[in-house]
Amino acid sequence: MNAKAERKERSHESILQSAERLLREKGISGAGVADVMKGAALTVGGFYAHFASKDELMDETIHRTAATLRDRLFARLDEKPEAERAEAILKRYLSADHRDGGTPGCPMPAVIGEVGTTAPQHRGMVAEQVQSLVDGLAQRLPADGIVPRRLLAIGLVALMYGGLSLARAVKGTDLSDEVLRACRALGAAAARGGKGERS
Amino acid sequence: MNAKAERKERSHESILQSAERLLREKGISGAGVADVMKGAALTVGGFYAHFASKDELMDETIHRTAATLRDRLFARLDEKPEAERAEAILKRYLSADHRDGGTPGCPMPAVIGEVGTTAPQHRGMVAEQVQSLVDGLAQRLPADGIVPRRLLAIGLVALMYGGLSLARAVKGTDLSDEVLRACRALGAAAARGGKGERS
DNA sequence: TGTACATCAGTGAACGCGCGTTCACTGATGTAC
DNA sequence: TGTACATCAGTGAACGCGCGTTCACTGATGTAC
Repeated sequence: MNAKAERKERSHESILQSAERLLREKGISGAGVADVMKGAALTVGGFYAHFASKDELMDETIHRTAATLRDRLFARLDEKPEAERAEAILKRYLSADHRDGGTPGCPMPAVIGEVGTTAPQHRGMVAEQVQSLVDGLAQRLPADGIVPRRLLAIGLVALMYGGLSLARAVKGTDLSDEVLRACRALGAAAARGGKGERS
Repeated sequence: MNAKAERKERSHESILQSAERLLREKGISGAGVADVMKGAALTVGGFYAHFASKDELMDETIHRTAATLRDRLFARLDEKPEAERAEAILKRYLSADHRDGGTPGCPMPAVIGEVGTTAPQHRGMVAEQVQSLVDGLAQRLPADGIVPRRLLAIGLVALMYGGLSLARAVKGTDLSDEVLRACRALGAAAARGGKGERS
């Protein structure tokens, strides 16, 4: 039970990676089981040897992509002075590259709308991952801002999700780049609380 | 050609109202043609006497709900001093009532995710309505803030969409109310640019 | 004013399609002796 | 070491369901004379 199990594990990993990409690009309803399997170079029927249902796959995928995104966002952030961290996070998250799907990115912009409307079964996982991001962010922000650090963290997360969602929704128009810039500026201004210049 | 046309016009209006409610609550994919017609006390087949396709209905519905929302947001706003307007808008938009669907609300939180992923055919209408909200907001904000008023307007819009989307996604958890509060605080802090207190 | 015909909003069943899921089957890998 | 059997990941077709759309039909309203 070696080569066989290894092969299965590799398939499992391929399926998850394919699901991550599709989830980020097309959301929950857009990531069909057959498409996911095709992206893993497999066929539909084999799916249920790996997951009990599409919902289970989606929960696991949300979990993984959210965790990866946190790692990327927080990487080497402690090296920066506290006062600059909010701006650094905003810059990483609200980039044209992230909007365009260039880097392994955040699942939430493609997911929160559906979870609020047609896919409430993923609410628990989404809430958990958002909490985790908020907690990690709050503990890295300065405690002496005008807005309490936890509220600031939550607000920044909402701003990042909203900014990226909106930038993607109007992608291709001039407004799209402006949205990214505007959200970075607004978030930075709030974090800084008027203690600096820059537009 | 009187009673007949009037009756049709009333049906048309019923369909649109039903579509508005469903669109806000369930998004584009969640607002099925049969459901919309049922909500208007009609049956499926009659739909195509009023609209050429579901896409056409959705575009029209996005247009109408967005316009109504603008009117509500901007109502009596000119009576307030410029410096307080951003906070007033945030308070109106980021309310528990709006989150819970109590008032005729904004279609965007339920729509922008889908438009960025599976429903790009509505991108034009969404971009147009967002532009319109941004323009209306920008012209009501003070010109002398730290963040230029147009960027501030765009950022506030993204923050409102993100905040409401997120609050709905995690509805039922403690986080949901916190999200609303945090976004109001963050938006107000950015608009004010540190020229006041309050958390 | 009354009668025959035309129009067309609305009905309800049917169609085609995509999707999640199931299922009989295959064939490579692993185990028993 | 070799042979017979067991396991099970993966295949590909089929199933059931929901959805947007179509279509033959109905019946109330409107028009023509």
